[in-house]
Amino acid sequence: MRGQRGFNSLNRNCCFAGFLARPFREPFKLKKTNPVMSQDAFPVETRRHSAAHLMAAAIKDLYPTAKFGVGPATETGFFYDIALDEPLTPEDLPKIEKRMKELRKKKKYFQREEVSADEAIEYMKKEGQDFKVELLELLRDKGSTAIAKETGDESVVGEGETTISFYRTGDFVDLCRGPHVDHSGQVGHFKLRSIAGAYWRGDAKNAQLQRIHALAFETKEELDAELLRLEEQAKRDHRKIGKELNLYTLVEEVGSGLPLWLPNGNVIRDELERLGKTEEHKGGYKRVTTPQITKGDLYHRSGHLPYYAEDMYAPMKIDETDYYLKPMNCPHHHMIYAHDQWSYRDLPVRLAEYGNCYRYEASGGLSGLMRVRGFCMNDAHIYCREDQAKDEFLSVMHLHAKYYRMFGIDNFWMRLSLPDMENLDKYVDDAAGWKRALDILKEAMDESGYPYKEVEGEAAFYGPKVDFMVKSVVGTEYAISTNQLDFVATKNFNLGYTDADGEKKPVYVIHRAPLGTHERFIAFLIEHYAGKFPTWLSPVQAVVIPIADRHEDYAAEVKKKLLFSDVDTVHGGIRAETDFASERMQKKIRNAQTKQIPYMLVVGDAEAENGEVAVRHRDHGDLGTMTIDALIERIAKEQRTRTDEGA
RNA sequence: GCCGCUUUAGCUCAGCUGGUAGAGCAACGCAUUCGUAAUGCGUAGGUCACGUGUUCGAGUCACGUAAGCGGCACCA
Repeated sequence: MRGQRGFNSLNRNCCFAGFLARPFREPFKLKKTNPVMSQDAFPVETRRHSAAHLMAAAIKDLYPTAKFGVGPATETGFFYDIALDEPLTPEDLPKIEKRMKELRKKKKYFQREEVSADEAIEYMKKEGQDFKVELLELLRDKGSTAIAKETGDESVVGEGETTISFYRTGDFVDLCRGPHVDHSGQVGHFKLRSIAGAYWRGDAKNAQLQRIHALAFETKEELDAELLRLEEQAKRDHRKIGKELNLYTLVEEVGSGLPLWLPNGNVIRDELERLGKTEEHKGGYKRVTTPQITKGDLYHRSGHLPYYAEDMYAPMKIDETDYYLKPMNCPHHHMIYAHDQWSYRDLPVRLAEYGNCYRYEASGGLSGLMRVRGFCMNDAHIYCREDQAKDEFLSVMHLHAKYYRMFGIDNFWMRLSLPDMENLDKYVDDAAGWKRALDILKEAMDESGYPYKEVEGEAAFYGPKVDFMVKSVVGTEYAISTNQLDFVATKNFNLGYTDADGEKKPVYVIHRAPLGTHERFIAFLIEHYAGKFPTWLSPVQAVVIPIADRHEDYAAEVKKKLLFSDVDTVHGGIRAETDFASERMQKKIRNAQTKQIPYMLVVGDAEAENGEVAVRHRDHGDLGTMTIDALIERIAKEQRTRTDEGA
């Protein structure tokens, strides 16, 4: 047991000769056999992962009782999950970072050693590294893939390896597949950014560790650029801009996740809603309206209470009957479909509604308008024959394409969400139904030519779906639009039609919400446009700025002409205001710029005399003077085409 | 929901180790009447998120609640 002592005194010059199959090589030897490679020889992921080890080493140094979880590289850096006796606070980060930099300077070697699983376990047990022991046992009993899947850390060990590789950096020894840089001087530049809770092995039933997130890049320039980028991104945050532009507010008195839409924000809702309604009219949809609360029986029948109850609010009792706030509009639309008899000639039947829904979201998951508890969905349900399902789904995809082109959204990906076939308890159990629905969806997607990625375990309980995934400026991914193929509703609600042969046949139901919910979609648009909405979506499209008090009457006249203009906004005229504050023109221009108002109409003596306006555009500056009619025509075109004009 | 942090005027934020609050912007008033991103002067505005406690004394300390933030879990 002579190695035991070596392991127990893991200080600087100790090696593991006695315990490990072969001793770690001494640093000076490494230096000789491993001449220092040029830094660009390491991929940045290697540096990041090595930096994670370096952070662990620094923490081990500062907090000798620390227990370590996993610490993989991320897209822009790395993190490490750690359990400490006392929780770290943000003030501890600089201290850790400082220690890391000291270690980096010392060029600590990354020493690799291979041992058997049992030896590794014994070592980690002696070290009190409970989490590592658990990982090693999992690795020994279930293999490497299980670890990668469970922890999200693929760096632990390679595929199908039987021996465990260990890496030592300073006082920190970790099981790790590698590869690593040669020494700590090569990890590159890093910045510790945040500290947060994370469940061990990603399971809420387990203990929480502290996760330290860090940025890491090869050069300081890249690190600084990323910090700058993050700073710029933060400026687009819809929560910040939403406040600055008075679009919405969340108040404690109303409740978490229940936004109040202010007049400015409501304009955007109104315009979007009209876009949806117009396109749906052209697409052969009929509009319907359904109530906000509904008897529990309907949700039993739809499958919501069996499969979706934890997302629903507690029922309220009315005349001895349970009523629920509606989490989805589909059961109601199904009832509307069921209200009539349908011939094969009538299909598809398309029912559309901007429907308000309420869903329970865990308090910690709420975020501005992105994740809320009450929202309004651009919903519709298409009832069609099986032979129509593919084409109907395709035309829904084309509607998406139209919207996304219109908004200039191209940074999204499509997720074909499948059920977890091995674990169907979250889904309606009908393997054949799932397969047919999936085949139809895939066929439609393949024919559309739009690329998509299949992801297991994300399907709705009643069918597979295609979600449009976008990232918020803070990097969180959200499904912003969703389209689902439902093969269950037809059974639960006995939804059918009479076919040419006189037989009653079942329908397929397509659930679709290409504009998602107002809340999430507008949150995304705010960030997408950084608050600079195109004219057709701008809460205020033009502000009239009188140069002196004597121009106020003319300014009021201009505003009235704009309000009464024949411009096809949802409000039936240009959204115009006047600025009669006791301020200089310059200040009023500044205020209008800050509010991202597209048109500033400066009026003074000359304009009043000629019946003109001096036009300044938010993005293009001074456009010179033009007649009021010419300006109206310009805005009318922008409104009609939903596209801004150039300079 | 969980871990950690935060909450002071409409907004953004100061306020050291306890001695009953301050700035800038915004608002309002007065003066100014101005030609494309901030005119000057003045006035008003705060149960220091809420509650309980410790203390002679709490914005400051402790506990609880609420809301927000960073993550994790959840995510139709």
